[in-house]
Amino acid sequence: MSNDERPDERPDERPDERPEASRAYGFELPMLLFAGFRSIIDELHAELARRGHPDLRPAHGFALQAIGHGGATATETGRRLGISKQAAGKTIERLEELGYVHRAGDETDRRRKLIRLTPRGMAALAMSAMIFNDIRSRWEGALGPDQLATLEADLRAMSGGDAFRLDVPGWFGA
Amino acid sequence: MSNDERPDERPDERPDERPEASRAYGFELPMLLFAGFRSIIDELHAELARRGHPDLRPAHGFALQAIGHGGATATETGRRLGISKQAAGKTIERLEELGYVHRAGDETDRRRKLIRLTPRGMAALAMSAMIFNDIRSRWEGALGPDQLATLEADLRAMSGGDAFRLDVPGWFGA
DNA sequence: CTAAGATAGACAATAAGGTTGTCTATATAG
DNA sequence: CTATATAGACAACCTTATTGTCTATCTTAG
Repeated sequence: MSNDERPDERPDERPDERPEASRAYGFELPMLLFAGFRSIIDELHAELARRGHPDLRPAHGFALQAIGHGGATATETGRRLGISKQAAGKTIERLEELGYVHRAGDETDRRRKLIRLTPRGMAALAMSAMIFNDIRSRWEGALGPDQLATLEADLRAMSGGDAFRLDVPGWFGA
Repeated sequence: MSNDERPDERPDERPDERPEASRAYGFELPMLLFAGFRSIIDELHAELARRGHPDLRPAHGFALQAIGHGGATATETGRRLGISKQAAGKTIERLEELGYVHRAGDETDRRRKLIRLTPRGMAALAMSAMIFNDIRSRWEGALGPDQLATLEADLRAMSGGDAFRLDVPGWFGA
């Protein structure tokens, strides 16, 4: 075999080996929030892969959102994502290779290069929106519409109306 | 000045520049979950920094949790974190430099090197648990005990009892 | 007991995604 | 017209992952 150990799909979580502090009470809340977030994003990308977008990674999704249907320059994209323009440039380069965006010069300001979504990019964004709605419907079915609305309202209250920040890439690496 | 542009504390979010798709309905749910998670982890680390642990990063916190009070080898730690043993080894090296863990040979199996928390490491873990409890209390005060319990129960239901997975590092990079 | 296989960890090369610093071209304000 | 600000290219570097390879040590089967 090539390597002697590759990380498993699921980490080792036998009860004996689970670290004790995991059972602390306050620690559960952030982990539950992250587990919910992750399960939704994982499901989104599994579904996107199934429907013709296997190369699209979560980071790419955020970048596409940041570019938006109106397009944006690398600098603007970086600002929206909370990363440097250079880092944004690299992500955009990758998205261009994958066929999700293309770059065109701006006639009115010849310094700028406007990034625009290709039809494939727009399709991926539209597909993502549909999948997100489907996932939310599943949650609605499981919890009930009122309960889910309450959950969202509670989270909205605790995050100070800041939920739409796209500066997720780089947050963990900060 | 050194560089012409460094990412701002807060990304640019003027209404005009906010991408349209951000307003899609289903997209809000994962963003709310992430916003909650992030706000808690950010607050934890701000507080840890204030109380003598300014070098401890979120990734380190997960690694300390994975090592636990019982200690672990690099391979076990990697398994728990869902990363390769080599990657775990590097994180452990960093934690050793920072004084949170130390390594000792295992007499009964001379291949193994057991990683153990130093007193400083245990203190950081205990302090984290207290801070998490404080943060949860604040949520409890804002939402009410029943409402928060319901929120947690809902998230527990939606994440299939898997909230205590520590394999958060590397998730976004996957 | 010994040979075969599995496991722990060290080391090296590579990749992705960030960072800062520097440079040029172009706009814009005084 | 000149000074200053901005957009983007390029380079060097850091962190945190990856895979592959190697050695030392345990474990198990014959």
